[in-house]
Amino acid sequence: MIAQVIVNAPSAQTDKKFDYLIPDELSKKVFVGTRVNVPFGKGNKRLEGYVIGITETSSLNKLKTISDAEEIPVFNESMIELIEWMRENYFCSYIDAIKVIVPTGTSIKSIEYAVLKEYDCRLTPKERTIVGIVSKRGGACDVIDIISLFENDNIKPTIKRLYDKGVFERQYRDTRTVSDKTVKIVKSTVAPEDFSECIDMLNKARAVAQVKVMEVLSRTDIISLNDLMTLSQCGYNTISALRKRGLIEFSEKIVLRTHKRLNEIEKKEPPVLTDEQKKAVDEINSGINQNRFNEILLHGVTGSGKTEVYMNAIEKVVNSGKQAIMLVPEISLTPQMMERFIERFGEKVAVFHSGLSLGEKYDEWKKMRDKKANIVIGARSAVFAPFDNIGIIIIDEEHELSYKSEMQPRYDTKVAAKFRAMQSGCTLIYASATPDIRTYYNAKNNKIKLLELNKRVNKRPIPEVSIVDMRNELKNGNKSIFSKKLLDEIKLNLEKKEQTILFLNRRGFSTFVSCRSCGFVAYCPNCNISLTYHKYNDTLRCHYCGHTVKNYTLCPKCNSKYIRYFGGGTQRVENEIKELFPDATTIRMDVDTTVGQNSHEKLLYEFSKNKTDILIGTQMVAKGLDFPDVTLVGVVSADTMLNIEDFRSAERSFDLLEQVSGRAGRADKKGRAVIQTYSPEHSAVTYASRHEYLKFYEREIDLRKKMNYPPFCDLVSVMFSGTYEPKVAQCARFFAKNITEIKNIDKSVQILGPVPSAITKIKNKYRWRILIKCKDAKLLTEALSSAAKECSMNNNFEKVIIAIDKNPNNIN
DNA sequence: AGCACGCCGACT
DNA sequence: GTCGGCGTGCTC
Repeated sequence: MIAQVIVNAPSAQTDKKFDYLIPDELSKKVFVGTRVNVPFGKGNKRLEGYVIGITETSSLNKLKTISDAEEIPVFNESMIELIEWMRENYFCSYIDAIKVIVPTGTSIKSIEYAVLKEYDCRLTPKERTIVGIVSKRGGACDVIDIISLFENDNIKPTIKRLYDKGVFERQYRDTRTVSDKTVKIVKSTVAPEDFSECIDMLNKARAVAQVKVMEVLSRTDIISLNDLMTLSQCGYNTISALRKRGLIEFSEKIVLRTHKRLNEIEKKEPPVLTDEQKKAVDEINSGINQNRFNEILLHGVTGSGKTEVYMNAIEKVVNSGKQAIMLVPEISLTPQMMERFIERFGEKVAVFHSGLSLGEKYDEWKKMRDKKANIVIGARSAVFAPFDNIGIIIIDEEHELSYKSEMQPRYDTKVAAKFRAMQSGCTLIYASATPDIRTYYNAKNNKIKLLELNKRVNKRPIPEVSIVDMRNELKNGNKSIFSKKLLDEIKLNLEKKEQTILFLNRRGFSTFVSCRSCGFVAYCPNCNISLTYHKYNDTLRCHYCGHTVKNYTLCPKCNSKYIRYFGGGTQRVENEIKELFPDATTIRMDVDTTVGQNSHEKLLYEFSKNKTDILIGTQMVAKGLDFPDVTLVGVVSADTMLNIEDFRSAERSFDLLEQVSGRAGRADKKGRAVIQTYSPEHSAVTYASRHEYLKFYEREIDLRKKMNYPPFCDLVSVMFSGTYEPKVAQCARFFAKNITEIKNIDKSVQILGPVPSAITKIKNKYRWRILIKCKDAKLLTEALSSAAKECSMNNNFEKVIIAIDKNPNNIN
């Protein structure tokens, strides 16, 4: 028998099915979905592969043989359809598609070993050293280890020669370690007071990347290697260079695999449903009973008890022997949220989110595959749960942008969920207090069944929102970032000992720094974007690539000392609050303060436990937790989000304002929200202040129709990026020309661009973009993928990266 | 991506 | 004369 294998070699040219013979001894192990080990290429390097088909014959006559296979397949046959669909629709490779549905860190890797043999030939000095190393290690050595001992010296050819001479024998040893139980931890050895000196030293050594790492480390005492790499945007090499300098040290930390959660959590009796909830549950259940694909939008105001409705539906599904997928945005997947499900369903619940270690993820995944769990609650990737009998998929907070993946494959969780729901013929529920305009439009047009929950359970009062026109503040001589109204309210709350949340959509201290004398603005050298001032360590930082420089005391252009800081970020708000209310306790929550694992939760826990007076933060504070003692929410500036040039900025602003103000006043205390803005007449602001989703929707859908924006069309963004701008532009033009002239696309399709992207350069890569407006993006799939292929085949453009994104989150 | 083959310059 | 540079092209 012959297996069609996708090899794990990330390249456009290897993105196809390779035929391999299944040896007799593996015939009982190799199925569709089995992970295998295959010899590949001239050197027969052993690669990981995935079987996606079994056939009798092959068109080729000389086939290699599968070397090894895992015991249990990692996906079933129905997933093949999903993989093919993702590859086609999201323009990714087979392996990219496979990697999102198979848990990470579970691969079988073959390690190449050089094994010393008896030999009788002359050796060069270099060869002799290598032989020496191997014999010291007992006659067999991991080749990677040998190479790493030689640093910059390229010794691969020498090792190859030793194989050829028969001194070494090449062997492969499989490491089938399923996961790490430990996490590498990095600790700085530099004392806090020596940090700046150390950074100066590295700057002198021109070790820019290393400086970045040390800067991240200066903010935390301990951090995992992975987190450090992502935060500092550096590779392992940089970090290992610092280790060699003796500035940092590594250690291992054991990561707990089992959640402490279970057992400890008592099962609770489900609360009695309100009439409204009961009605929704009945409607959903009748859909479930039909055992066929049906879509429902559950539009429920904040606090209307949507979760209770989900749980009833899930219960119904599970009782009928089927499985349930519950999708939640990463940010609102809080311990409280998980506990509620575990309280109700016990061990049958698998949890899936990015905070888990690889091992934990694998364990949760295995629980699902082995049918020990029939419910999964998780972020984006949980949509690929290894279930084969799905009864319901629920997407909570369906308007959230994080459901769209920003990584290859750029899949949209909602679309993937629909694919799986159709495939398994089950119910799909979208739920939100502020549904995506597109979803609501579909519901209004009877493509999706609409269920409404209009009443808050326990009749909690809806917060009262006041809008402050900041232009008047300025007129009245108030130049502070806080209006009089907001300050009064904060003061009141401090007196009453009630908690306050201040929300601001921007981190850092000020958004850009410029010289008042010559107009110089500090820009990132790698990205075409202004640098943000971070006060606590007096640096200027790029929020796109992490580039950091010491703050200027003198203007680098004209030497004037009149440097000014424009715009406010979370740090500035914190600063001013501390000056205005020196006795108030504050916590700041943004990307800069939520470095290590769980720090996000820890901060929130601290806030609720210690009764901290004021929580200052970005988006993060808008979602998730409920704090009964928060009675005031202040939106410091609503304008940062209103003025983004994106057709969806009003929608996003509305969602955010609605959610932030919804944080105020739960339980028995009535909440207040204060929204500060320079555009108080903006529809998102006015409708959000009155909590009028429907009116906002009607206005917005009208606008979309007039402007021909989604949901009345599909948008496709094609982004071209590369280090040499003329080539990038040329490639973009070639692509545009190719799809308009060569591919016979519909006349109604509008091609906008190519133009340089709003941020023309990120991480030293120039960016050009084409935006395509069309009735149905599906019809363009073929033309787009072949145009992309033609660009990558053209060796003039080989270094230009093309990213095609259907209905992207950003059109800048 | 690797890794081969292949064709040119600087070394014992 | 050989070692080693990286340009091109293929991998079941």
